[in-house]
Amino acid sequence: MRNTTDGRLEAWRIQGFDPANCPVRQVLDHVSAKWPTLVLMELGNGPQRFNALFRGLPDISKRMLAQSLRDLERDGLVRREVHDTKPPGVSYSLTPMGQSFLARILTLVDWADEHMPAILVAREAFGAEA
Amino acid sequence: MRNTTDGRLEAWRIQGFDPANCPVRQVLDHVSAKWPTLVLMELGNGPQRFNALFRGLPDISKRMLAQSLRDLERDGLVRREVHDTKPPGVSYSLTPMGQSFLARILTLVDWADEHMPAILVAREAFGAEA
DNA sequence: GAATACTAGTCTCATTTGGAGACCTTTGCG
DNA sequence: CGCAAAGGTCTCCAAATGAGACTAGTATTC
Repeated sequence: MRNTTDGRLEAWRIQGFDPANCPVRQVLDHVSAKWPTLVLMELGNGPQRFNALFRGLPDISKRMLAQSLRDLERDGLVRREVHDTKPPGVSYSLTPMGQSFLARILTLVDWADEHMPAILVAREAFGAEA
Repeated sequence: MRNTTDGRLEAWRIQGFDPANCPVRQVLDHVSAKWPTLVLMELGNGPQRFNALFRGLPDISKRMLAQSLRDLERDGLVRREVHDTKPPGVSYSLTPMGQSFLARILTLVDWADEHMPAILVAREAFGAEA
């Protein structure tokens, strides 16, 4: 029985591969950093300005919002535009690549949604035996 | 033009919804915790014992490995079996739900793999303008 | 028979990361 | 004049993490 990963980690390792420097991990860090994911989802609602995003994400700190946005911009998932209107405004939007990435994330969200009941059951069971 | 999220965050918010306590976020935290993802991938290679996993993940600490495994077990993604063989061994394996979750994660990995070149270009560009 | 090492973890301590909120500069409005 | 809002940055403290020492029981080695 062939497994789901096809020994991917191992394959990488064989190719002489530094896990601490793995580019794929770096990309996945956008997912594994908690906020970037939610920022992308917010931006999925359309372009928004900094403070709008800030208000939209109820429990993020400005610091992390700024950092997440810069990281995402750096990797070409988000575009930052400065409009020099009267109070200079900055708007953020998804690039096509960002949209594509967001789509994948949403499949994960869907999975979580679907399986939530089963997970709650598992937690009950786990708590019970403790 | 309908966007990709369909205002999901907003919809949740409307339903009277505490983001800090969101069950879906809790599930996604398995992804957004960096190690659980890699642990799942390793387990994708088949059931393994604690120390095997530890050796397989080059840069994890025992502490985080133990914690990740417990979290995943708690949510029913991983099964822990104690064999009371001579040196009592513990083996970890994916549950069906774990496999299903891993499959989604792998689509993310594939995405990262595919888009890596574009991302590197974006980084160059970003670095250049700074 | 004693020493070594493997098993699966836990515990402690130092470093890193993140959250909360003050603060900055410029422009607009009352 | 004085406050508000724009987009952030900076500082300080709490929380999460990494490295690695340490545990107990058994098997193997010498």
